[in-house]
Amino acid sequence: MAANSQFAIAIHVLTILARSGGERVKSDYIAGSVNTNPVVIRRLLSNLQEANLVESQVGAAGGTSLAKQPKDIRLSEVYNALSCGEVFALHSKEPNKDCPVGRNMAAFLCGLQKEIDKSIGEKLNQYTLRDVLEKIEER
Amino acid sequence: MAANSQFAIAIHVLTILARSGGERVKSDYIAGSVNTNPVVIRRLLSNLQEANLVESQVGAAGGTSLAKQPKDIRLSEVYNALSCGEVFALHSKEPNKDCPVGRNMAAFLCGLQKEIDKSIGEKLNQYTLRDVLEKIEER
DNA sequence: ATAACTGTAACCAGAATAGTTGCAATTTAA
DNA sequence: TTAAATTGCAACTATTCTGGTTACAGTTAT
Repeated sequence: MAANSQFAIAIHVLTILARSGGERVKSDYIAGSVNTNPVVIRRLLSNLQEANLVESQVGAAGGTSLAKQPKDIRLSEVYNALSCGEVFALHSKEPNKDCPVGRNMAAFLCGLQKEIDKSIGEKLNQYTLRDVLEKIEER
Repeated sequence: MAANSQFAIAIHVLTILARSGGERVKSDYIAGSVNTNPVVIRRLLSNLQEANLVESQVGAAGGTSLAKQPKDIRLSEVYNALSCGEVFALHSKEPNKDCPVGRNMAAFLCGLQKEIDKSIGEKLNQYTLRDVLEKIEER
């Protein structure tokens, strides 16, 4: 694997929940549409739950439903609820501190990373789950 | 490892080249500052060369130097020269085509991915290697 | 000629992510 | 009150990615 598909799956899952008409949906069913294992879905759902985007109920007749209206779920919230990695990684080994360039590189890159992350957040903040639903329907 | 640090290392490498005063720099020296193996550096340099950002010369007294002035090297060029991954990955397995959501998900996500990539490109386009040099010096 | 480099291919090692299995805890319903 | 259906979670496996390393061919300066 490698390459984080959490966000992609999360959008997929939330879209399914949004279309259930408020009915609780089982992880098994979701896994069928996403084409993965139910446990993978439940793991993800557990993150979305912490972020108060969905609500689950255990036991027979259990399942998960949205905790808010699609129009009130911003994609930036989804992104932040998950541990999606940064756009680029910093050096894996620390640069050489004896070199003036190496010494100051990390600080600069870290700042740049934050700026980019902010751009992404702003972009994702422009869309809600309702927008996703509309785009999916119109095909 | 995992998590692509190519971009971070590239900026580091280019900064070193920019400070060499036009002199060719050896991969061995660069590797010393970045704190990695010379081959890793040469691999990266090879990508930057394809993008016409640097020029290398083989043989004794060989090495690499910038192909343009720092003010003419935009960080977006650097980013594009490398195969940095996308911000988020699409599903690793294809979604279930029998489900209306699964069927349309990939197209939507792909579009969103492109939009985000564009934001990143625009952000990185605002900076040149000269800006990096200035930020590094002022510490 | 020889030594110093780059360019590259091939392989190894470590880490991250998704996929799986198994089971405890909870809830519904017969 | 027992059985069946579900979530929650821990632990393990499999796959894949990326960087590190080795080895060596080709090139150039001295």
